[in-house]
Amino acid sequence: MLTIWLKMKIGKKDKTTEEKILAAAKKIFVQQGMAGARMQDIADEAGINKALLHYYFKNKEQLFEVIFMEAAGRLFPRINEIFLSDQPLFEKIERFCSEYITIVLENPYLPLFVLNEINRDPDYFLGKVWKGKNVPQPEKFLAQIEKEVAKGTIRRISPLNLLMNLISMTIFPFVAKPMFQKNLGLDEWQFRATMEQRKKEIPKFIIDAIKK
Amino acid sequence: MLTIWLKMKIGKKDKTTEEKILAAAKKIFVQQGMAGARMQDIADEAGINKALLHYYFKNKEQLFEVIFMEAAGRLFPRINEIFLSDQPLFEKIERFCSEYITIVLENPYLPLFVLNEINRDPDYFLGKVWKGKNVPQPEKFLAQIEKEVAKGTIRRISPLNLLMNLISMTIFPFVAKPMFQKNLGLDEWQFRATMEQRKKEIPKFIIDAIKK
DNA sequence: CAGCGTTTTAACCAAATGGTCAAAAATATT
DNA sequence: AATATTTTTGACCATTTGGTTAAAACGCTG
Repeated sequence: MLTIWLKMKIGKKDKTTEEKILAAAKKIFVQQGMAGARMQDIADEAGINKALLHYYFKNKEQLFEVIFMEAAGRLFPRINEIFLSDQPLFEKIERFCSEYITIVLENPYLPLFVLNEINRDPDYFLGKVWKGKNVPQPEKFLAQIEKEVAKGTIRRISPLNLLMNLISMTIFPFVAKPMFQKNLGLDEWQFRATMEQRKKEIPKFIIDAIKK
Repeated sequence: MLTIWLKMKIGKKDKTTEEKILAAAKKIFVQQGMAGARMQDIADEAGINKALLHYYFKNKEQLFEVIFMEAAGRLFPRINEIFLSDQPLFEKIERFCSEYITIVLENPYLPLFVLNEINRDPDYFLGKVWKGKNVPQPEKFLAQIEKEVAKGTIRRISPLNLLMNLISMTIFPFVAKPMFQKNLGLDEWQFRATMEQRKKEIPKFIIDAIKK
């Protein structure tokens, strides 16, 4: 018995019930949002009974919170990294674009999902995300930009605007993915390819804009 | 009686019931989304009975569609304009940023609302938006960029990427408004001021990036 | 003011939905 | 093999929710 269990675990042949639930919940919640998601649909997607769902997770809210935090936990710390790290400005920008796009390409619908739920109750959700330490500290990054401006290495630009530009260009195409795809006629593969390009194009664009 | 009615109409002292419903529905739908909105809440917000709501609008879906189309109708045609107009590239970019931000500042939550519902069923909603003519034709704009590149007036850049950058920087701050506000510590007034700035800053940024 | 169409309401209804429970099935322990 | 423990299920419940209905209130016209 032990051997079989180990074999499964190692080979990852089968998901445990809890894993099945989490995968199903993620799919349904991300697609439908908290309000639109139905516990029955999650149960169906996981191939189990609705009662079993409540056996593993007390209620919809608790299940949702697990999914939301997992999603938010992938997106927010990365943004904070660019605030905190010690690299030179241009390197930071390059690293952020490249790493962020890589992550989100694996789950293109996470940003819209997270932003949407945050919009419903900003204080509650952002409170959860940044609970305890780990609060965002943009000061360092903004100061770094000002310093470069003062040094004369880059053009005069409002640090806040530069930060917004960086984040906007990186994330928005995912938020508007269906719109861009439909209106610009991009299939799945072309969209991916475009975003791969942008890992380099965005930093180039920004640096061209601010470098003296 | 006639005089009084005219007075109300002219002075817009009182909203008609239908107007009250539409205003209430917009507020609730934009805040909660189609799935999260409750007909009872809309009725309450409008200060009327739920039955009266159904007297004016057959069902939730129909009411939602009116609100959605009104919202989408404000956002999408503007994007299409930059594709179709005949101005020089830089002017187009400046006009787009300025006009778009002006419009959205009046309804900061519309973009997230629209993008979110589109995400739920892209073909259905985008079909509605671009029904009949009025289909988006980015070709002209993209061709214009390529032409400028060929002429040598701007740097070599993928037209698609430039278009995405323009739209992203203009719209995303609204989509992520609560996040930016909370994480960057901007109050309502500061956010507005920042977006006002960006009407000029974004075009400047783009032109600096691509001008030779 | 009587009569007629329109607007508004309170009371209901049926379906959907989140959640529970006791029993069965599977698994682990002795 | 017998027993205890955990996992899974079908049936059920209470509440919420979109939607209906019949009657009342309103406003106008002859």
